[in-house]
Amino acid sequence: MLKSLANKPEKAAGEAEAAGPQPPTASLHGEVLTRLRDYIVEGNLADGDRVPERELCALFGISRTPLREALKVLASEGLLDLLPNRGARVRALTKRDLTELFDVMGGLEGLAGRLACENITDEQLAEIEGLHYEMYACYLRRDLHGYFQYNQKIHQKIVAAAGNAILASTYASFAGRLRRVRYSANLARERDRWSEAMREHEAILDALRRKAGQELSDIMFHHLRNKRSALAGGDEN
Amino acid sequence: MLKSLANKPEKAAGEAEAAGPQPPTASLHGEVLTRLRDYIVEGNLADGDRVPERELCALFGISRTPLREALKVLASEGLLDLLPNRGARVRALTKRDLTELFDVMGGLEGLAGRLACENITDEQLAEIEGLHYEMYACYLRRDLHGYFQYNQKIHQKIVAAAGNAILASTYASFAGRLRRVRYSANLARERDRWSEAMREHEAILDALRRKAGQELSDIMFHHLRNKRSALAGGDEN
DNA sequence: AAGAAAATTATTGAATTCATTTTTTCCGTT
DNA sequence: AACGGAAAAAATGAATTCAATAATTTTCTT
Repeated sequence: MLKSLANKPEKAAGEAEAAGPQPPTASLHGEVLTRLRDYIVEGNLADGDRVPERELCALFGISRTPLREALKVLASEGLLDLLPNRGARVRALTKRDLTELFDVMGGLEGLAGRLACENITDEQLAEIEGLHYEMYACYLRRDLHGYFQYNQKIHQKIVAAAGNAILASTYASFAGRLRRVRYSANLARERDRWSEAMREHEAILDALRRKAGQELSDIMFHHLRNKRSALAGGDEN
Repeated sequence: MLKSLANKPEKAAGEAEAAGPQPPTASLHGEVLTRLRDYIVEGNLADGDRVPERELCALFGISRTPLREALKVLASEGLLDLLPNRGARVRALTKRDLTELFDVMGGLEGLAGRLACENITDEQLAEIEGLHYEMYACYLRRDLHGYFQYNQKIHQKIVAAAGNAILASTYASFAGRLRRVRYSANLARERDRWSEAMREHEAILDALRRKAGQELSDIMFHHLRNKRSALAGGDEN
């Protein structure tokens, strides 16, 4: 295991980079955190796996101190469990977690829709319309993968159009947590309500055009709630 | 500065507690984090103050390593800024931060109201009714402080009644961030719309009784939005 | 040979150490 | 006296070290 993501495989400290004039910033500040989060979100570790400190230190070319700082942060984000004296483990989302997460995402996206109606520019709206039609094209040709891509982009753009940075970062954090599960078989169940979801997206675009914030807020929540329901029939956890 | 919160002023390591059979857990795990967060949230440091690592280490009786881990977590929560090579500072909420936070709180409380209508028990509803009338009594006798207390409790109880742990912890995190500002002069402006707020709370309780989730969601958002507007007239930041 | 106990090894949590960077102090110049 | 810059002091960031705890292996007993 441990996919090769390393840039400096070993002996990071003590030897200067022979390479050219790198920007003097590039500090490991959020760097380690981001790399480790990506590493976990991208699914390099399985649910429940213990996080191998020493291996990751070697992989990232750092000592345990900054790595453990990142572990604490990721635990506070809900990505890891911290077991006293027995290290960090990748937190497996229970069915309940999933349910709760989808509702919270629904609340956040509902808020995003409402605020987007207040703040969206014509350009942003046009961009979302474009994505919507691309997505519709995917739907027509039964391209589920493409559909998901555009779908996600549309949701992201609506959040962006809300113009609320705190909302955006909160949304991104939860989306990351869901991403570990997003591409699993569970999500393929969305296919069963594909046409329904497509109709919901028509309603979303319509409400957004009319700047009907309250209505859009409601549609967004129910859109997520329906997605949640499609999953709730699942069997695991 | 540095209020005396210490339990073990010094030499924490290396000497066993003479006291009785403490649970073998009690590890400093979330302990340092919680203590530091409380310390900051309670306003022991002013906006923009640098966080005095060494002093807090002495105060908490720990070394820099666990303290810095906590600093990273609190920075990721938005309570601190981490400046490369020049330490952590208490993040001052800009007016924009405040605006955004209130909207996000509005979204979360709207969600909480909606879910509460789905999940609230009769006991929980009765408890909220009780708090509501206590709050109303404070309003009648112009007890602003008491009013705030009950107000906060009601909002917390609605969030709790939603029965979504992830929502609850997210809400708590943002509430903590607002708490630093909550008791400031800014909030006294609420007095100007006291009767309006009181009416809104009547509507909240009414919708909750009728389990009108969609309606309550909307009321909650606007309730927060109105509170936000009462602040928006402010002058600083 | 199976299971229990002991010893060994590895891992974890936290203190300490060390190089680097920033901040402050001190001193000389104008 | 004000300014600029060198030297000293303090802080930060990260590696290393160390005690504790947990996991593993080995040895002993039956």
